[in-house]
Amino acid sequence: MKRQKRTTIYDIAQKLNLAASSVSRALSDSDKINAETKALVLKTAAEMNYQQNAMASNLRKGSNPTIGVVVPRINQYFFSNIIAGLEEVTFSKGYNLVICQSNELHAREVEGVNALVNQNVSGIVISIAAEKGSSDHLQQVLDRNIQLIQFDRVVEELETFKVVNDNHKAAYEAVKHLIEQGYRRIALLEGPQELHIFRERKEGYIAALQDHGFPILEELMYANAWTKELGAVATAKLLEMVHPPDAIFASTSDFAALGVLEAATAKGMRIPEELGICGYSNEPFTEITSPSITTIDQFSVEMGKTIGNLHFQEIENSGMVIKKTVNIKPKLIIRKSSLRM
Amino acid sequence: MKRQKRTTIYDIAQKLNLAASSVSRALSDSDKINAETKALVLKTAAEMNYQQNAMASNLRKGSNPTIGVVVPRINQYFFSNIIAGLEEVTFSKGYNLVICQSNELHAREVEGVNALVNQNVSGIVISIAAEKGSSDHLQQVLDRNIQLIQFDRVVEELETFKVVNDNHKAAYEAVKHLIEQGYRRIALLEGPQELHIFRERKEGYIAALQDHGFPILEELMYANAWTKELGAVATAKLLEMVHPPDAIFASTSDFAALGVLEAATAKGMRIPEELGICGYSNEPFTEITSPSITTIDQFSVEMGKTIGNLHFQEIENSGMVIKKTVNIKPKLIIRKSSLRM
DNA sequence: TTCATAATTGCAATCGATTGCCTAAAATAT
DNA sequence: ATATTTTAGGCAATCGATTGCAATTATGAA
Repeated sequence: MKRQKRTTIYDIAQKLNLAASSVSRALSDSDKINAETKALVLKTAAEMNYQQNAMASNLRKGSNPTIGVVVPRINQYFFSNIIAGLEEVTFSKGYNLVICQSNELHAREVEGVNALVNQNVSGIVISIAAEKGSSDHLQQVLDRNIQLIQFDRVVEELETFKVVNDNHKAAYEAVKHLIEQGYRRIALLEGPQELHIFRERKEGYIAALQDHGFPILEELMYANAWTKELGAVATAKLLEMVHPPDAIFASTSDFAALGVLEAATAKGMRIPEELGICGYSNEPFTEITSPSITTIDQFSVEMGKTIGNLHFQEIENSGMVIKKTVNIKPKLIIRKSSLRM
Repeated sequence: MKRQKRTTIYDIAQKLNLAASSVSRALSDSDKINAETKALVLKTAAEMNYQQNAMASNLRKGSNPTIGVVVPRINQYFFSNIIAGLEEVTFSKGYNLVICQSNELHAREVEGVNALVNQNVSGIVISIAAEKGSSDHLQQVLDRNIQLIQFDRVVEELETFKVVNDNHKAAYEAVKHLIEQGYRRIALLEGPQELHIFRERKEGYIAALQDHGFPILEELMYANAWTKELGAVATAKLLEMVHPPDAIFASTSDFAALGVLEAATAKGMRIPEELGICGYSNEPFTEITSPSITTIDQFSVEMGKTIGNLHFQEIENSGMVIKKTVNIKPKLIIRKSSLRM
């Protein structure tokens, strides 16, 4: 089974007794070519089943209409939605998407970024791995003048576009809501503080408590409860306290909130009467637990689209746009797990 | 802000007073080069911050270490898991993944496939859109001798690798299980019969009923209940019958099963006592509904890995492997929604 | 009819890496 | 010391499309 040769512009040129350059012009719809010739070339190309060799074209043009994406995990709801939204935009512009997952490992992130640089992609979109390391690989992207857009988890020092959620505000709103529902001892499940998103959420939590005249209690802040299992463990511990919390804000994820829900239910607690719960991310399942879980929607698909639009704006204005941080306002989705009034 | 030039092998060659070919040989670890020279080149390349231009290399070599993926929706649990599994394999082989989503539209599928062909990818992995059309675009992939692997939703006539779930068996097992649990009137929510996966599931359902001496009743088969909403509507209709079903197998998806669950619960029915429910896909949420939903796990991540391995096997054996269909055995996950004994 | 101008088309270099072929030098054998 | 084989490295063509410049033809104005 031998690979049959692809039709090239030379094949077409030969057949029509033209120069390859004319064929190229016809195919790229240049105005330096006669309309009839153009039509003829187009017709012949179709007949000969011509498909452009993108690699040759990109090499010559020195550009590659492709955007590279590096995310911790492709199959996480939030990230796959970002990608879906981004793809929507890139597709409409005739761009391709190349995807890498870092699996939260810094080394893999570096490898992925380098592979993208090798391909001379027109832009790289990244949400950094939880395992942090040097940012040299990203600095190199900038040095090469490849458009870099960070989202969600970003390296703040790097001067790039950043598309993030207003984590502080979201957390603030969530806690405010819990307070308004009459909860008085609100615990926080916090994520790894190396990631600024978790720091911001914690700050929002603290700010909301302060603004409403509540004390900030270390004992109510539980570190690193990221998964469902850890959420359950945290809940068990918290509920054993002498003065247990009457609400838990799982700022890490909805999975943690689910762990809270399960652990508390297992202990026979009534939700939301005895314990209020709020998660983060608006995972699809939060709607269908019983009770349904109050959470924060991050508009992930829209975020993906925003990222795409930023990229093309930047290209079209050849880098004259001011690198700014786009703060997407998340929305508190109030459901039964925190609604007792 | 001008794009600074990348270092090329010519720059390195010049600096070291070598020929570009020698630099190339050194970088590609050829054995036609002296060990010392090789080391020197490598060192200099690193110093000069050299990154290979993948487009030039691919053009010359006539190959592109990239696999293209076309799926209906990137952000569907099943597909994002397939991609995650596939990425695992391709990454380890130094291959890239280019991703397109068809949004279930045939036209977009065609566009995506063509874009991949243009890029001369080494393989295309596809699950076809629900909106069916001609398979010319896929035939063309084969004509160009690009490796094509279909999965889940496949065009059966095309002779390619196919990685599918044994839908027949899965449906059979599910219905058998329902029968063993004492359900006597088992309804089926079926998907669009143009897609063979849904035909197979229906056949499995029928076979199981027949094998256990149950009648096949048209009235218990409800067409096109694919989403949660349609699942709810179907349930409402089915439960209004004079002889309503005592179990519903939502062969379309877990979302439909969820619709069933919600509609039945709203009607005050007790599950699983009065109505048994079984879904399809093992979406994460099925575990946490109340009651949890019996469903079928498709081992999506493993499927992705299988696809990747098939691709590389094929390449390594230069197409001498027999194009076969790999049937992944799905697993029935029995949960509370169907367990009444 | 003639010259200027515009419209087409061709020529050839180019993008950066790879590779077959060739030569010079070094290593080994006779 | 001479012949033979290895080894290392250079030369130049090549992958396929694009593009600046030159050449040719067509068009129009004078």
